[in-house]
Parts: sequence; C-alpha cells; structure tokens
Amino acid sequence: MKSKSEHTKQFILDSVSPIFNKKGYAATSLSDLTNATKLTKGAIYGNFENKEDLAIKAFRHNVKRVLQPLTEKLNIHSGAINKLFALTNYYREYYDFVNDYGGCPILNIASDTNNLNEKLFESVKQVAKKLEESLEELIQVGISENEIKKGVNAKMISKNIYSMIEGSIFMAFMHKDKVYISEMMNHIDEVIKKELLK
Amino acid sequence: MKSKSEHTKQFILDSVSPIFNKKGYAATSLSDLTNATKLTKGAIYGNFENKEDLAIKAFRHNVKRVLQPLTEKLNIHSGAINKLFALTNYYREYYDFVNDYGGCPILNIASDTNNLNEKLFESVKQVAKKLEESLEELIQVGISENEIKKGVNAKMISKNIYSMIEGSIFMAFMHKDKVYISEMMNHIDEVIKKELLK
DNA sequence: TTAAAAATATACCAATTGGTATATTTTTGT
DNA sequence: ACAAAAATATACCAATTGGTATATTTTTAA
Repeated sequence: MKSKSEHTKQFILDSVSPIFNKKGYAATSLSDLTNATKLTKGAIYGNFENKEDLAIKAFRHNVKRVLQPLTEKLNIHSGAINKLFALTNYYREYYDFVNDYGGCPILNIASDTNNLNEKLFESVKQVAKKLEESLEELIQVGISENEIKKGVNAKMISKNIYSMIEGSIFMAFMHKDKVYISEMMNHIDEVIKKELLK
Repeated sequence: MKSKSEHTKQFILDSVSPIFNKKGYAATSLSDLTNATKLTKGAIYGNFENKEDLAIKAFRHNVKRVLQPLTEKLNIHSGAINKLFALTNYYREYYDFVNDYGGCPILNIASDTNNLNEKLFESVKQVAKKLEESLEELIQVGISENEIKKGVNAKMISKNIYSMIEGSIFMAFMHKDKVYISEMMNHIDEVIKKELLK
C-alpha cells in the first residue's frame, strides 16, 4: 500500500511538471508551485529537498510520460526499419501529445538550464544522449541483421535524425504549427528509404 | 557626432546582450546588468524603458551581430546554389562564432520566452519567419533562373532546412560538440545536390 | 482507541527582485 | 566659461524570492 506521502509526492509532480516544462527552472517560483498544488510550502518542502530537487524529479516525470508511448510503439514492431518508421509516426503525433504539457521536455529544459543550473542540465543531457544511443543501436542492429546497408555510419545518421527531430519540434512550437514536424518526418522517412534500406 | 547617451546605450547593449542570450529573460536580473556594465540602475533606466525593453533590444543586437557575416557571405556569391552552399559553410563556423556569446539567439530566446514574455517571443518569431522566408525566396529564385528543379517545394524545403539547422545547433550546444552542426551541414549539402540541383 | 510518527500548515526570515523619485554629476551649446 | 539640459548615481520602495523553525493536523500501527 502506497503511503500518504508517496501519493502526495506523485500529486505534486503531476501538478508541477507541466509548469516547469513551460516556464523553465528560474521562471517557476515556489508560489507557482503552491498555487498549482493548493498545498503550502511546508508540504512541498516536506516531500522534496528544495526547488532544484523538485525540478529534476519533475523533468524525469516529464520524460517518462513523454517516452512511454514511444517505447510501447517500438515494442509492437519488429525489425529495425519498421521500428524507425514507427519512430517517425510517433513524432507525427507528438505535437498534439505534448502541447498541453508545454512541449518537449528535453528541448525546453536543455535550453532553459544551459548556463544556469548544471545539475538539471546534466540530467537532460544524459537522457538526450541515451536516446541518441538507442537510435544508433537500432541502426546497428539493422545492419547486423542485414536490413540496413553495410556502409551506413550509424553514429552520424542517429545524430542527424535526432537533431532533425528536435529542430522540427522547436520550429513547430515556436510557430505553433505542427507541419514543421510532419514535413521533417516525411524527410526522415525518405532518408531511411534511400540511405538505410538495402 | 554620436551623443553621450547613444554611446552608453551601445555600451549597455554590448555588455548585456550575451548575458540575456545565455541566461534568458527571467533569469537575468537587474543586478546582473549593473554588474556587467558597472553602471547603476539609474543609468540603465535612463537609457531603456525597462527590463523588457532592454531585453528586446539586446535580442535585436544579438541577431544583428550573428547575421551580419551571413549576409556578407551570401552577397559574395551569386546564384542560388552557390548561396545555399555558402549558407551551410557559414553554419560550419557558427559554433565557434557564437560560442562566447552563449549560442544562437533565436534558439535561446525563443525557447526561453515561450509561455513567458509574449512581446519578446514575438520579436524572435518574426526574425525566424523572416529567415525562413529568405531561404524560400532564394530557392524560388533558383527555380526561376533554371538552377533548381522545377518541381521543388520551396516552402517545404526551406522549413526543413531551417529546422535542421536549428536542431543541429541545439544538439551541438547541449553536448558542447560542433560535430552535430558539421554533419548536418553535410547532409544539407547532399539534399541540395540531390533534391534541388538540376 | 490511542500515542507516536509522519505530514502539512503557519508564520516567519534575510536577500533579492524590478522599479522610481530625487539628488548629483557630466555634457552640451552658446 | 557658463547656464541649461542631459545623464548618471543614490537612496529608497513594496513585493516577491527560496527557504526554515515551529506549531498543528493527519496518518499509522499497536
């Protein structure tokens, strides 16, 4: 049975994560947090060390929420190429999926905390690197299973694809126009077909 | 002859722009600004309406500084294709060029002020749209001057190229590794050769 | 049911925030 | 050189910031 404080911790994270995601670390104040939760500072500081600790856990919470449907989608499909197309399809729905939430946590929090909060920034970097590496591995698997061309530079391609994804998310949320994402996904699909597929 | 206050305004902008670019609007405090300039609040508020006004002018200052060498480079070359290659070459040097400055002002300030400062955010959006449109125009010119394939969707390509550029800048500054940019520029060069060039 | 423990609220703290009214200094044109 | 004007500094403001010590309430296990 979940203890009371476990419940409250979860409730605080649920309430607070979108705020940190939208406004960023510095611009989110303790009163933003007490307003959103209708709890007092006492309750919040009883459950989290300080603002930084809460922000880091909120970021992890955001990442989990956002990436869970992706891993589910990837698990449905088998084969590297199918998984790659599943990836672009996931991002085709990404805008609406994270819109209420305030956008992509990696993009938001990385730009926000760079030069500001080293600890939080490191968390973001780590997650981003991991994602890039998963992509690279997926391509490597595709190569060793003869789905993807032998000569392909998996490191380079995964760097480019991930950059393209984040870039299109950035543009989409700046101009509030998801077409940036869908057109980029079309392009990535073409890259998969022309540069990866045997 | 430039008046004293014109000099001071310029001096303040020079000192303050990199700070706004690095830390963002909310995280930059008045004391950051007085520290950087060694001026008092009186002097700053005598030359700028308020923090927001200063931040907007600092952003424009950043953009000017960053884009001037680009327009110069583009003016040297003639023909759409040459200009496009000049563009990717410009971004190949971009990381070192803006590194001390704290990165790309459009990327930084757009993520920073989204959901926070409407006025400043609008300024950024405007500049970004203008850049995207210039790119689109450049491609259109290439088409009408028979340099670029007839069927090319200039709107789409310019959206994608600009997203790729910003995405690679984002990744490069997150991981402090300019290879993200150079590999993306290689990719864009390939796109130019394979999808645009007649 | 009850006492101990855990969780939450209250009331406070010093420091900092953006901003301003006024005093002082510096620049300007004559 | 001088008076007017412009620029800058000083000294202040109320509001808010993140954070904490303590009081109160709620939960938990016996």
